[in-house]
Amino acid sequence: MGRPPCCDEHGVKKGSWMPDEDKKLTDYIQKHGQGNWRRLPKLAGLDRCGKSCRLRWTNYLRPDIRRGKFTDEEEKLIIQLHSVLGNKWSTIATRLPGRTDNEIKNFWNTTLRKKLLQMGIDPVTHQPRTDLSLLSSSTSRLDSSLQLQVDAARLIELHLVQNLVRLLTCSSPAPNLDLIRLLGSAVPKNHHQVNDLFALTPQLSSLVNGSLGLPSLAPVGQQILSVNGGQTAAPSSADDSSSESMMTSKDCGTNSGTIPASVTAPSLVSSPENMSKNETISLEGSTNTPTSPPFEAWDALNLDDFGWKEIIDQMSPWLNAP
DNA sequence: AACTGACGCAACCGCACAGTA
DNA sequence: TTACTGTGCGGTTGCGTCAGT
Repeated sequence: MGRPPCCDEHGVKKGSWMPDEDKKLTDYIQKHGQGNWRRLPKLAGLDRCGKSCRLRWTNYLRPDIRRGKFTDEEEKLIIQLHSVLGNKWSTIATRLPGRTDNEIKNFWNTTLRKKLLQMGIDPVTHQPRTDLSLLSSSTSRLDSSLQLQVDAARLIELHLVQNLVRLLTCSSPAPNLDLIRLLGSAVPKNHHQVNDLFALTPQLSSLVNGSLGLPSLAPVGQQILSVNGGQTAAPSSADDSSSESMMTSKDCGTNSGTIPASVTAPSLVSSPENMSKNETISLEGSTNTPTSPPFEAWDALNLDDFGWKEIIDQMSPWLNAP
């Protein structure tokens, strides 16, 4: 089946836009607003496909577009958001008023990506690159704010695992030991890594608690470490007892079987009024109801390297159990 | 002055998803 | 339920500009 590309039509102009075309498009939208993009070219007297018109308007002609160099703050924000969201350019763009997803994407691909690589940071994972012989020298050049963002992203991952563990151990039906073991293997293998993170607590507290809306930090580290049975090595898959010792019912508190509503994953910048409710990355709304897809919002967190998707996949049927 | 390669940006393409008849 | 349409998104391409030789 499939549907013909919208730009297949013959006689449709491609390539750079001429000033008179811009004027026609702008005039039309100012008069009639953005309506049906497919019909717009004909109505506006343009030899373009609707898609091309939409792109031209949203990426270039829109009056609220801010042009010019990205500021340092914007740069840091993009890196920070990308570390959590990945290539969700449109989502990132909602946090940078006046910037388009295309502009941010281009800026990332042409500038920021290279910058991170030069600093020895993998632009995909936002972790220090391990494939470089020059790693030891380059990591010493890590910009402190960038490193802080990397640490913050890692911390968010720890929070997610903490709450998964709580959910698995505290809710009915009975805890799923296989899943808990899977979670245990997902947290950092070396607990020094966790300790290093929490050594930064004063900075991370302000960053995470101030802007991410996450709960207090210390218990997370303690619980994550307890998930690993206090060992630095990954839990043995043959050792069921280690998973049983991970968490006891007293850890469940009053939020048995739920992810606490206070655990909202990253609301990374301080302009929530600019976001619609749907754009908020939050675990709220996925709580308390095992029959609802509990972790949809986590997709946005792009934690592929963490292996959590496998965990979620395995949890789905279990959570939907009566 | 001419050439060339790198770079940045605008635009295009294909796909996915939501809405609707 | 299905087919179709409209829209949005992310990846990629191509062109113009500019610095270096």
